[in-house]
Amino acid sequence: MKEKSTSFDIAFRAGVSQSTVSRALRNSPLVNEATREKIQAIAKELNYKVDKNASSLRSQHSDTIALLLFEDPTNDDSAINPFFLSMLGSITRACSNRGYDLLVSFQQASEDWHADYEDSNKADGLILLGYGDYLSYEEKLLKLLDQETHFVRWGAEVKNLPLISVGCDNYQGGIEVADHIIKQGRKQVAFLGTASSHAPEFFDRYKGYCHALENHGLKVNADLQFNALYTEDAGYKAACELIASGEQFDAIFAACDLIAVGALRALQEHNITIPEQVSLVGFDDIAIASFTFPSLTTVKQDTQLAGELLVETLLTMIQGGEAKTTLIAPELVIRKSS
Amino acid sequence: MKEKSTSFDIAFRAGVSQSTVSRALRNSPLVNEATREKIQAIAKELNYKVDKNASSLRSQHSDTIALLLFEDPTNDDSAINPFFLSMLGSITRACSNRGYDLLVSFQQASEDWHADYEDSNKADGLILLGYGDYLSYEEKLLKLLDQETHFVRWGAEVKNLPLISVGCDNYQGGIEVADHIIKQGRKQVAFLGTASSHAPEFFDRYKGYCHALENHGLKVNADLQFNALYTEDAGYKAACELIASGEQFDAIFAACDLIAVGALRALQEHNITIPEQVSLVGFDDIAIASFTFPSLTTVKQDTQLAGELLVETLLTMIQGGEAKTTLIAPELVIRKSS
DNA sequence: CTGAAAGCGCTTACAG
DNA sequence: CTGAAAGCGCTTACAG
Repeated sequence: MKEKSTSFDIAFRAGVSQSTVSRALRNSPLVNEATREKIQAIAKELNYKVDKNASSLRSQHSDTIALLLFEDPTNDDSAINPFFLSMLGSITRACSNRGYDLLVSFQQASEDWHADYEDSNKADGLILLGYGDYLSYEEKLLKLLDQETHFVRWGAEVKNLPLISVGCDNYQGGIEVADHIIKQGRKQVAFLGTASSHAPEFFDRYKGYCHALENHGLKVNADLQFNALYTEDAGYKAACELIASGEQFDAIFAACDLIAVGALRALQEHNITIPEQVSLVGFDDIAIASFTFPSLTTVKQDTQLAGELLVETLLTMIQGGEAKTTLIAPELVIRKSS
Repeated sequence: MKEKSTSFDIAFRAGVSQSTVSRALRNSPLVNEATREKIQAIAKELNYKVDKNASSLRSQHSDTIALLLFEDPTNDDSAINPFFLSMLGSITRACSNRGYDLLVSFQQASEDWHADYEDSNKADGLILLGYGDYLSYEEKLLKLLDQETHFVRWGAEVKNLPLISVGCDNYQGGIEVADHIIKQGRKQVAFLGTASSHAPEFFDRYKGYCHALENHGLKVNADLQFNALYTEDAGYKAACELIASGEQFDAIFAACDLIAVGALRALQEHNITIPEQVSLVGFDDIAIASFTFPSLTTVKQDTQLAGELLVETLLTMIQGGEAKTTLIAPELVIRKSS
């Protein structure tokens, strides 16, 4: 490597002290304008860049955020849910708009994803992203809280913990799906997705859906709910179970698009026509949803907005401000599958 | 924030010097085993984490890699090509498997994406990712080279520059597509994609395709090549131009899947049946390709392997080893559109 | 507006 | 195997 220049080299060339160089480079108003321009010109000429390690060490903040993307341990290594990939994109953008760097890390749910990014001063705060069974993480979340780590989560609220989150209004999303399906005259709606606190987002969608069914005077048939977590395979299997169960159904609400895509495959293999015999609705609006045949009716979560809010909320916390949990409005996108 | 503990706190509690703590925490063989265990126990109890800024500053390496994802400036903000999102996923995994952190940054092609991650000591090296017009970046690449920055690129080779890259064998991919199409009896093959050094990956695919056509005694009809860059919209427009041109064609080779998806839409709007009237083949094998109707024949690039190779190559360079450019073998995936 | 000095929290020769 | 000391390259009171 070439010899790296330091602020002392610049100070020497400019004939000023190193402190003045440091000030000039950060555009401190304390520095005479001519001096500042001269110093900045020399810095540019020498290709000088402030050493982030030294500056972070001294100032005790890194202007960096860490994104921890955690996944269900049952997921295989190859595929990340496209929904989170899209969130990752919007978070990256939101950070760079604010001059923050983003450290990305994947965590198996089993690992120490509470990690040490902030403890080790690599990041000023954390974003936690993933569909998740927060029940099993409770201990780790408590530890984060205990250490006064700055962090925001994406997802459903966790009861009894004072966590700051940004999430989709899943309950409302469930209502909109059920309303839509019922408006089309369907009466026997199956739900494919784990409906328990182990999948809190799905559970909220389920509760909203149940609420809407009852509002329309329909009874919720618990036999029409089949567990499935996050993946296309899980959706395929759940739909096969549904078909094998012999229960009558004329509509399916899949807890996420990947589940819907798996269900679609199962239905087609059984020569069940969509939407004629069965309406199918998903959740997330991943890119694939526009391309399935028939295209998938689903609930869009605004990932662009979500990324902005996550970053903004976290920065508020880092700066010592009062942050609060936000819910994003879901948006029903009607396509050909319903 | 709570009082953060330092290696001196641990030294004090353990009754040893701070140097010994530092050694024990990094599992130096110089430290007595009992001492080491005692120190590590105390560190754990105090929730102590080594300060990365201090340690990187002192040791002059950060065990961090920066990923610069750059995009064509014509792209709108909302969508990142799913292919790169998938690469991002595999790179993240490959880094974490090797104990490296990953800093992610999006760059507009117009910006200083040669950036200062390594200059500022935030990262030990760079991965450059993006379809790209390397011609216009040549100056920046030269600067990276000049500064002896450690970096690997994803993509096509750049003539006359000693760059280390990992890329797909796009030329071979083009050959396989053409062979496949011709084997099906098609003779008038259109190419949708910019065929110039401004899109080197596409150009290589085009050249392989031309080579194969000629090998089969077919003449390449330059009127059947329509420019298009990276996006579904561009594919849609190019296909519309092709249809409007009045040229006869019975197959389309789209330079990437997003272009193919756009072309598919255009063909369907014109009631052209696939694959009966026209065969359609893409490139990349993004997730969407399995879900279009009909599903898309395409060329798969192994993103898992690509991520591994990119990271491995870069680490070799960082460690002062001899790294070399690698090509990944493309794999034709035949589906229903051809 | 500028400079001299301290110190952020480590790692690593050096000496024993 | 251990400790005392230097120093990585900055930022920031403090003094002028």
